[in-house]
Amino acid sequence: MSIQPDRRSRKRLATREGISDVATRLFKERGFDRVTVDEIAAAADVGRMTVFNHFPRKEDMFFDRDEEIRETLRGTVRQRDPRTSPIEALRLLAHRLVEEQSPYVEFSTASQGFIETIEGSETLKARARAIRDEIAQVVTVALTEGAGREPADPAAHLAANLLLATWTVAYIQAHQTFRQSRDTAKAKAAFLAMVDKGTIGLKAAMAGTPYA
Amino acid sequence: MSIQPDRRSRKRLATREGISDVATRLFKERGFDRVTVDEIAAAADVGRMTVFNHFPRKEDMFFDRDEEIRETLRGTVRQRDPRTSPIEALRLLAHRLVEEQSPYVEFSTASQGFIETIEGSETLKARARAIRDEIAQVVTVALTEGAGREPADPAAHLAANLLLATWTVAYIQAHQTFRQSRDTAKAKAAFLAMVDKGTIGLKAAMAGTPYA
DNA sequence: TTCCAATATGTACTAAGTACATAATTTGTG
DNA sequence: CACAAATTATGTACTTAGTACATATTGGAA
Repeated sequence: MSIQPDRRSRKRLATREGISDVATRLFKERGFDRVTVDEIAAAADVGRMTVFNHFPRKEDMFFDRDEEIRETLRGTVRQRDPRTSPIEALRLLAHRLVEEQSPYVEFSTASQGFIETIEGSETLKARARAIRDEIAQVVTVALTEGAGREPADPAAHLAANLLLATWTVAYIQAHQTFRQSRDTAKAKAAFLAMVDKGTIGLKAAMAGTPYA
Repeated sequence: MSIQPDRRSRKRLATREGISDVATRLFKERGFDRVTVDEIAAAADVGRMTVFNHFPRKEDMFFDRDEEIRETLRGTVRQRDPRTSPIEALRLLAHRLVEEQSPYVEFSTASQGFIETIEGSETLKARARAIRDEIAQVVTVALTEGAGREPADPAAHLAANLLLATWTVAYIQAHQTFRQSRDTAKAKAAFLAMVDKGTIGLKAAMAGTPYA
């Protein structure tokens, strides 16, 4: 029979990526709210229901990568050097991501399109905020389970949200810097400077907890 | 020509409040997503288009108070004792609101319904997050204009978002505390303790700026 | 082949929100 | 008071996202 036993999943993945690729292109070209699901289906040459089969929400075609981010944050907290605090480990992660040219923090012309597409749509902004909250929840759980505390620990909840607030603002400000200077190095420096500033505050707020 | 009629605006306000009252009641009873705009219009005895005339979004009938909050925060930063830093003034505001039994931070059985209605609906949660971001923007502007800086000052942007993150988590955690203990005093103490903790971090992060 | 299960797609519907037109009401002015 | 102008309420028709459910199609195994 077939040499590849999972042709089925490959086809499904191809369909999925075909849809999200064409949708993302259209969103960047014309703005999220000026593209209908019907148009996406036509452009991707699939039925409308196939689109909703793969992506329950229209926004999901655009944000198709957030599971990776969660995994990275979880792994950073879990697999850190035990002599390093979780908060410090996350600060170092930010520096490593920038150094390694991770696509999440590249601040280039390409990523400008991404940010600007989000900024251009209330729906996408809302989804971005929801994802941010979901990530904060992941970080909360990672912090508490490493410290042998309840997942409802208020300090962890606060720490995770302060962290995400810092990273979000740093990310937006770095893009702002890039937009003005067209200088990736400068934008990266701005990003890391703000992450470090936020981390100072976060450590001060978490003094006396296992997170700082 | 009309200068300022009175009956007219009073009637309009009455229509508006009639809609938002009946809508809020229905949302709390049955959940936001299980009430349609048509039902609200019928229950408030107005036409469907009248509802959308007053409230462009369904969520606006529920969140009908956020302008007050903005004004309070703006005023607190603007009209503070010049010897008090903006961040400290906002911390004191939190304490004053609790002391004065402000409905925003009352942590009673009544306010439980409010929180739980929000938690029960993705749409309401999304709107709550959007309002939080709008308020952060207001605080950013208030901070910068008091310090003679550009409204785009990254430090102010960070400060405002850390502040809102702290208050939001403190608010949620205080409600959690109330839910478990049914003890308003305990919930208020939890709220203020976390606001104070966050403020310590915020001041540390803002060291060297005019905001701390 | 033949059957099963995963996948793609069609049909019909609900409900929010928008555009635009019209009716009803309030109010200033002659 | 009557009437014109503006404001407010409402109706009609439409668009679009999203859901429920049925059907068709396709890959893989026996």
